[in-house]
Amino acid sequence: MARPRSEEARRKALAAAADLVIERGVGAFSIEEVAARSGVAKSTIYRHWPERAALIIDTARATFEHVVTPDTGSLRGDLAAYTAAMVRADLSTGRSAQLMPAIIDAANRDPEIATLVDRLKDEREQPICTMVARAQTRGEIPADLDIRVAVGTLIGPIVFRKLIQRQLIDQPYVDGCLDVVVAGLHTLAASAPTPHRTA
Amino acid sequence: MARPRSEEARRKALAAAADLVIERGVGAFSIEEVAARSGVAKSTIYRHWPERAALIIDTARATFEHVVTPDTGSLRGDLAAYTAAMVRADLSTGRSAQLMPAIIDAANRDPEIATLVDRLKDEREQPICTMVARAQTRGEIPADLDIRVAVGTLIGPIVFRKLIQRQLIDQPYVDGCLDVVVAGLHTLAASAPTPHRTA
Amino acid sequence: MARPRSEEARRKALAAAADLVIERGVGAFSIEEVAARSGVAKSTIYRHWPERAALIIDTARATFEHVVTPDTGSLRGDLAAYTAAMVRADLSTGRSAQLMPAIIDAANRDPEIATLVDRLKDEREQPICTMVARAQTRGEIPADLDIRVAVGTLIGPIVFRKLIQRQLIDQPYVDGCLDVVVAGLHTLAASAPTPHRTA
Amino acid sequence: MARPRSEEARRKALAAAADLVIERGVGAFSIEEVAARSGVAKSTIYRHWPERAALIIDTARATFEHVVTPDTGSLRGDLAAYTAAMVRADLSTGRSAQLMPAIIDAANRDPEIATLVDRLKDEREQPICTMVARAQTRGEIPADLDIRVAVGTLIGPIVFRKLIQRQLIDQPYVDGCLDVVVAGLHTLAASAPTPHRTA
DNA sequence: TGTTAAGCGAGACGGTACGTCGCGTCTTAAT
DNA sequence: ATTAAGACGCGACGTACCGTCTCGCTTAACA
Repeated sequence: MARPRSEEARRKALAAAADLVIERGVGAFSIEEVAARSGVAKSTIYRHWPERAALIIDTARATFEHVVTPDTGSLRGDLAAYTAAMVRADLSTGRSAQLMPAIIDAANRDPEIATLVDRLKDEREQPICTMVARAQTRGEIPADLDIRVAVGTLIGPIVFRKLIQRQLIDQPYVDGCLDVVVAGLHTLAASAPTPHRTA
Repeated sequence: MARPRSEEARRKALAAAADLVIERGVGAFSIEEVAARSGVAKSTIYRHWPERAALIIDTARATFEHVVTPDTGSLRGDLAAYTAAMVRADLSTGRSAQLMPAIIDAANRDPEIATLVDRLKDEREQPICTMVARAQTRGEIPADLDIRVAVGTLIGPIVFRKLIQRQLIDQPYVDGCLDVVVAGLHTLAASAPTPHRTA
Repeated sequence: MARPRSEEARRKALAAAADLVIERGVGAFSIEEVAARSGVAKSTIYRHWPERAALIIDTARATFEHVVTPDTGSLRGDLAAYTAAMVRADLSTGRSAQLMPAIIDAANRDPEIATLVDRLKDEREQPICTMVARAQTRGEIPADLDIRVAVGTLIGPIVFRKLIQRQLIDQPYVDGCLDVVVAGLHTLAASAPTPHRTA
Repeated sequence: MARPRSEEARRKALAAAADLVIERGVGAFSIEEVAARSGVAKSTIYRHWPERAALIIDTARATFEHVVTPDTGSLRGDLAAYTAAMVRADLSTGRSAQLMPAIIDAANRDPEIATLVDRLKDEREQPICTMVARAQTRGEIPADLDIRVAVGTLIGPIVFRKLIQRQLIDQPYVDGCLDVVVAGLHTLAASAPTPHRTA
């Protein structure tokens, strides 16, 4: 019955928030500044996002919007395509690399934010699960492989380097990690044959 | 001619800072609260640490104090001992898992802090480098292996799970990751023999 | 085609406003709260009263609705009846005593409100003027008495005690003040005979 | 042991507060504006005064600083001098006339402020009490006169005209009121002789 | 073995941002 | 056309910490 929330206000605030993060870092991120830049009143921002952290999260979410799930026929090929896209679209921009620590920090002390962060995490990891499942169907990797291990060994090294070590991610690094992990998975698959292969 | 800085003040402030993080999380961490709890005056804290982030870093540093560099004769054994100690002493307590994002966030916008964080990082990764070097000497893994890849694939999955995914680290997960990575490294070493082995 | 302004909305809003003032004081008075309590939409309230202060005034006006103009044959008698009614119906409830300062404060900075307040004031003082005029006709008090002085000395002490001193008004106080002022007026009438008396 | 509160900050804030009230009225009075004008930080203002109203009160208090207690030998003379000073120093400036309603409004809803206001009131009324006592000693007015009645009839008409009616106070009005009230008091003293006079 | 400069606790200071509240205006759907 | 509902821009509220700066007091190294 009342006026609907202004989509324009939301859009303008998010855009200003993203700009602000890029220009001056998460540390300089403040609702007041977002309000000043966007022309959206502070109270309106608080109507849309209950607190600072929620706006940061929504700002970050856009980063993961275009995650792909390639299907090249081989795990190595899928991963190469996936990581290439990830590096290109996401980590290499430096945006999520700056946003994520702040977000995780916020999640560590606010369960509600933690929920949102978990959702964000699932969105990002879903492609890996799909690729791993396909590889398992093809018998490339052990059918009983713990999916957590798959995700951890495949994404872990890359995310670790970017977010924790705060280093650039170059192609040799990514290739080297994939070489190691894919070789390991293949070796395990051969030595502990899956039902599919033993058939 | 002047009185030396009170080591007791430093100790009390650090202890109160650690307690505060454990009890109420990084979010509740503030110089004012540390001063109130420790009985050390705010001005004294600022005399010892130039700013908030520096105290957080020093609080975190204690966490990595007891990192070990085991020497069991095999890469797998070394890693098992190392990760066990890491899990036990550090990540499993939840302390560094909360501190690190805050620290990294600070480092992302303050180069001086970044320097401190890099030092922290090196301290933690040094054992891995040592273990990898020994394994290379033994011919267990490729001699030309990029050390960054070694560190990334070995620590990455664990740190990723703890800090980014904010999940508990259990032994099956650690074992699974080590299985994959060590198998990969061994396979690569076999298929692309090192100079040492081919000799 | 148009619906007339809802008299019910007006009534409900006024009632809620009065309740709110009585229960929680003028300080807690807000349009938002009146809207919430009355079920009348905020926009509707603004259609009936152009601003906060106007609603406060209307809320106060009800207080003076039943002011009487007694005619007992003597000034002392008239005043006794008048003040008794005033004390009973108005000041003793504590309502106007709380509303008036807020209203006057509003009037001090908004001329439009000042106009409304002046009207309110005139309504209240009219009976005094009537009673004084009758007393002058009877020769009880000086014919050339400044009406402002009459009003001031007669109402002033009572209003002063209630609004400025924020004290209860008891009968001895009222009687004492009337004794002094009426005695003074009679004395002046005797010593400086009015045209009426000298005739 | 700590640094003492800055008297300069207090002084500058009070001065800015007074200026603000005079220029734009109590309605436009805000801590933020006082901070901006005075150059004293908002947080410092809140260190000195717990809330808006407290600063308003202190701003008003200055108004009554120079209240006199004349001793001319007659009640009429004392009152003339006293009211002249009051009119000159206080009400005529328009400052307290604007401040008082706001203060009283604040007192109506905050007991702590009410206490401060009561103190303010006592300070202002003390001279009246002294003058009345002297007049009683001289036998000018009834020895058993209720002091509340004395204060009410003497100040009430003036304060009423200024604060409630929001009118200018001119000399004829003051004189007229004093004529009435002093005449009344003398008459009562004559008709109900004090012990002193009967001696 | 005083002296004295620094360390210390306490906390005031100028700031910035927080998240809340109320204002008065406005848009929307329903009646 | 009026209403209920509530979003909007605006601006002040009072709070929490930041990092800096006096204050007196205490204390260890030097003279």
